[in-house]
Amino acid sequence: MNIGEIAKRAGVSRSTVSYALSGKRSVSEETRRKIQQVIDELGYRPNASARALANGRTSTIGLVFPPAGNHYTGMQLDFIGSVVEAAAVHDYDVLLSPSGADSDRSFQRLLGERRVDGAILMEIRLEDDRVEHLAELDFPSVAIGRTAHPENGWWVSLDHTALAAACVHHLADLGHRRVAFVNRPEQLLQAGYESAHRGLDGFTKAAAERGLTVRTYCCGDDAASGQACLERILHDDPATTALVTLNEAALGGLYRGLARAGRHVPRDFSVTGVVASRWAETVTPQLTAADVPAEEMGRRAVDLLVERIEQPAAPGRHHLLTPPISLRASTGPATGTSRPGT
Amino acid sequence: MNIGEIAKRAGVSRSTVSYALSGKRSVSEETRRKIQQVIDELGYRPNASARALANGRTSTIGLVFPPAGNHYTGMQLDFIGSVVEAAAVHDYDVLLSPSGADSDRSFQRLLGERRVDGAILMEIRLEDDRVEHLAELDFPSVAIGRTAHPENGWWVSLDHTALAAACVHHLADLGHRRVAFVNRPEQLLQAGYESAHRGLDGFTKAAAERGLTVRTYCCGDDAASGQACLERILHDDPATTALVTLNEAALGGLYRGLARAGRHVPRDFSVTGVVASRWAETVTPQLTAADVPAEEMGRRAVDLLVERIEQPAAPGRHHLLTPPISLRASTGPATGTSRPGT
DNA sequence: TTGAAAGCGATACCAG
DNA sequence: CTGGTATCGCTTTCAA
Repeated sequence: MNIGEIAKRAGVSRSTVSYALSGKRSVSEETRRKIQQVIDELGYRPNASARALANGRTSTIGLVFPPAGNHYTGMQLDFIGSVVEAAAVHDYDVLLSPSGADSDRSFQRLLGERRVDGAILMEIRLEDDRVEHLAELDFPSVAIGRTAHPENGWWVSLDHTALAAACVHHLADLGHRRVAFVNRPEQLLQAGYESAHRGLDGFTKAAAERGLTVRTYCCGDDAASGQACLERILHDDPATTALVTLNEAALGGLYRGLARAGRHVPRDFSVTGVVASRWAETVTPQLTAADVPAEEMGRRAVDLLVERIEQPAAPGRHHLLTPPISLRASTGPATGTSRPGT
Repeated sequence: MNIGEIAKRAGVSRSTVSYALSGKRSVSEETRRKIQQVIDELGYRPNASARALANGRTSTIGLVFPPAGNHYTGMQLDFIGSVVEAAAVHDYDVLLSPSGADSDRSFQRLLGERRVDGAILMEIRLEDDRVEHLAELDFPSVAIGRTAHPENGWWVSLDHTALAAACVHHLADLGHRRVAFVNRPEQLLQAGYESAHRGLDGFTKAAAERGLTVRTYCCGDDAASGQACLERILHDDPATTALVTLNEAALGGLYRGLARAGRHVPRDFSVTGVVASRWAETVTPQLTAADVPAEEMGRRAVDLLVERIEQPAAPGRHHLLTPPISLRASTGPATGTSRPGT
């Protein structure tokens, strides 16, 4: 059922059918109606491959994120969902590519074979060969997250430095003096994940500013690791009264560890961090946290990408977001320690 | 950088380059080397659209799931991840389509425009127009879940009837007599979601068999709804001592409601259900549940689909899975009631 | 307002 | 073992 068939039955040429569909040339009301009628009868839809070949656009964007291996986090889920829906609004489909590095097969296919008009990259590293490669090629792409040198790139990112710092200040204001930091897994930190690095930086600097005693930890992306991590924290310094975490997947485990250790949240121990709101609200007590606005970020990334695809050569644009801390129920004044004068 | 360019530089015809790449015709070692050299130099990769147009295959499969609207559950996340990775093994890319019904734009595009070679459908309804439509068209597809008449279809599904029944028997064996059932949201039940219906059936029948007193509830896919639902349960029948749930996203809220009501799990109240293991392990106490083997299901769905794409006209195949209940820490003997003799 | 025909970049058949 | 060429289905320029 191709365009030729439609043309034949409608008694017009193929080009007329094409134009009737695209509206790029005026078509008399009568023939347009005739064509539409035939199309409806036969349920015709233009073949996407042929169209892509002819006009060089696939109407598809790639969503690139590292293979699960460990497991996806809830935040990633939220991003995927919001990107897909935002793309649908622009009539773009989304092709998933499980690629953590420029060299991944799937990533190479995406670009080399021109399967997509543009790409959104997740889980950005400070030095990210995917981002660099795409920039060199001038291939339309938007990063969720930013590299070490994001100056004139296209991205939407959370200000993890500021967010982690805000968490520290929140705890310091409550009188906490000995605070732990629970980061993403060691392996991701070493790979250079930007959120892990900037978060750690922000935490460390803010803690120094406030004169806090801190310890920092890496923690696997699952509940068991969270629990183990918490045991280590209390073992290393039983006087710890609070923690900040970027590790959403470990949250349940951290809570469990606290419960096991007989520390009541928030009475004896405060917990805060950077987490998507729906997950923050799943735990009890609900987590006081900087809520990751995943839906907004996904939408903005798509909007930027579409803009860039449609007018290449535009200068880089980006959004740096710093959501406020949502006060819920997991933090409270420090107890059992001398409270510095306020 | 197309195949013609490669042919020219290698001093051969385009067809030879094509055959050298596909191996569908023998090519002398010498010319093959020459061609490969040129390809490497220029970093050539065949254009996917052109290839798809010429040979009628896109090397892409569609993954169809309802738009988030509500929110995705962890289980859905796990499916998406496993499908993408399994597809990558077969060198297929995955196109996401947020479509709950046959009439959705994205779904129509997928099929009508021939964007994919096959599709995997999630969140199946007992009467599912997407499944029916695809079956009529003989379009290669595999459902994760099964309709009311799954006889000779292609699918992989959990036996929710048996799973819910197993949960009931587990609780009955522990002496529970008054048990609640927490289902997916009302709106999904009404839409005919098969897991919600079969789960409810299995629960109801098994409970009748064991002579239990039950109440069944629908519950939104989020923590707040879970908490509200639990309050309703205890309000409707304060003597309830256990619940079975299919609603992963509400789990945290159910636990919170229990804690608020002063019911200790598992001492005063038992909780069980059907949940992906990573989420079952996130809550405290860890949930005794029939673990949804999302990774396996995604992989199997992809394997079936690839098989079906590669040899159409094969008879339907399917896998009905009944994972065992993993004993963790959320269920215990009923107390405060007379224990029927064992 | 419409038609004819030349691409787009591969594949694969038909010859040699 | 290799080359020429029709073909896939659509878009778009050129002419009328």
